[in-house]
Amino acid sequence: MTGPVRVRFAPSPTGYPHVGNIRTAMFNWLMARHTGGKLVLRIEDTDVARKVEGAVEAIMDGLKWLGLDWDEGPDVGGDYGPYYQSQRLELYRQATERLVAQGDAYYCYCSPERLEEMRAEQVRLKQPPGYDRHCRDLSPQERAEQQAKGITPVVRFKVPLEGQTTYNDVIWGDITFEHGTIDDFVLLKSDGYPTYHLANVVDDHAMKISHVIRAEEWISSVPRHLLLYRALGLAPPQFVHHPMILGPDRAKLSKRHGAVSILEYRAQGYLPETMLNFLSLIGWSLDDKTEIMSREELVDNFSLERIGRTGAIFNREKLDWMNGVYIRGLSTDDFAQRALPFLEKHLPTPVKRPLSADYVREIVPLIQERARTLVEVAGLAEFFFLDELEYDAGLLIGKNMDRQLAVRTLKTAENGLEQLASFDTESLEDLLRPMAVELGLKTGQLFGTLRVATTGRTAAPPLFQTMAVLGKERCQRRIAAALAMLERSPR
RNA sequence: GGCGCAUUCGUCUAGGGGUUUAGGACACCUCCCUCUCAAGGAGGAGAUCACCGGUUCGAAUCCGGUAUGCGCUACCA
Repeated sequence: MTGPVRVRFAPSPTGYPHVGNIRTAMFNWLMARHTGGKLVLRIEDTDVARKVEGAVEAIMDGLKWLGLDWDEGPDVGGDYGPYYQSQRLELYRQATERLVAQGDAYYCYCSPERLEEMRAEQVRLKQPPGYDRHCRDLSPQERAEQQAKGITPVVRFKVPLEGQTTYNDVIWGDITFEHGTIDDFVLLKSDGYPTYHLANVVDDHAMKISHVIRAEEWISSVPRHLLLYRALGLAPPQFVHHPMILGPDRAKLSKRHGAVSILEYRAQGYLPETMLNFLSLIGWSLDDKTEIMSREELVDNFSLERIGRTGAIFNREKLDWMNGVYIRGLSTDDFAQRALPFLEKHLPTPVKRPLSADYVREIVPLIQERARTLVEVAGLAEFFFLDELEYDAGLLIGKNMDRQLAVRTLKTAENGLEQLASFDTESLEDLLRPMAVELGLKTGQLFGTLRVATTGRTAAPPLFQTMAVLGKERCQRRIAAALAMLERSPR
């Protein structure tokens, strides 16, 4: 059992909130809540060029949607702010100066062009690419000469040429890297901003982070960070790397695999409780059978030890299934309320807005157990709202029936319905079941024809309930329309 | 190319030396329920535990190698 942790989610505001990143946030959040610790949100906006307007808001939006709250961050403040790295430049500058003064870092005047050529050459010679340490041992004069040219240098870390660094990953165990395979990476860019490596180390320490929980793709930067911690005389946090989310081709999940933003899933009608549950099961499991877990159960049972080591493909079909489970678990009111905006948005344009909340509440129980996403609700419920139904008249003629029989069936129903005093489910059943016998039809034949006439489709919610919601007048109108269609259609 | 890591049903996973004829879930198939669809219930099919060798009385489980895959290899994070 781990004591209260201080963990952080440190996204870079360069785009939409990717489900992979949100899952990382979720693991951090779970860990914070499980141990009674703190989650800090830190914005790693050190890449001026790639910064995207509105990205921070989108990320927060995604987090809030899933109910992943943070204890410290740009909007809520905290004792270790500011929480935008762009506002902490002085800290990085100081650390850099110290490293240079100690001889652990140096100014590098190499132009981007030179670096590019060098890399191309290395690739051509099939050598491991990496900085060739051209500026590592410049004399004071040489430095002065470069400086005189007006070149703004970057600062690089002086990686030891020999030795190795081993660390113990909570999930992967001991991992060892030879220093010889690590090049002199950049600490401070020429624009005065730090690189991810420097900023990460400085901030994780300054913010007293106890566990760094992030995706597997960062494993190879751990030795660099460890070297930095050591040079700065700081104690490193625990490192926890979780496996990544993969696309169907087993490559890192990306845009070309389809929806990757958590906000897209919201727009597609997935419930936040589904997403939280589903994401938690990618790379983590409670036991051999538990799958549906509430936020509380997740918090109570979460543990780093049960995070796996293999990347997992994002399985949309299973997501759909799980969302269906959650949708069916909602109260009618809750479901109606959640479905309403999706109906407003996705119902065909001829349908008048705003929708009647009362009518929607009547409809919704009939589709709740048939919908797997909130978007699907619109398609499933469409016929409840349309004035004109469009379908192939042939569908009115059921199995072992002919046109004439279909006409007779509809006319009989028309008359029967006319006589009906109260148009509720029970009355409809009492009228229609005997009617099938009377017509010499199987119930399926009668109901099928009526279903097509009243809904325009062969698959719909149960007939009597559907008709009751539709109402007498609308049903009659539709049956009359069906009759007209049959008459009109070519024999 | 270098470094690091991984490999159990199509997919997500449980299992970490004998309790396993390898368990569960999604998807798939059959049947039941039934006015259609959905939901639900009962079954079924699906994994030589990547491969090869070793350790052991015994290996999916431990060790080594091979293969394959993935990640990293920027003045991006």
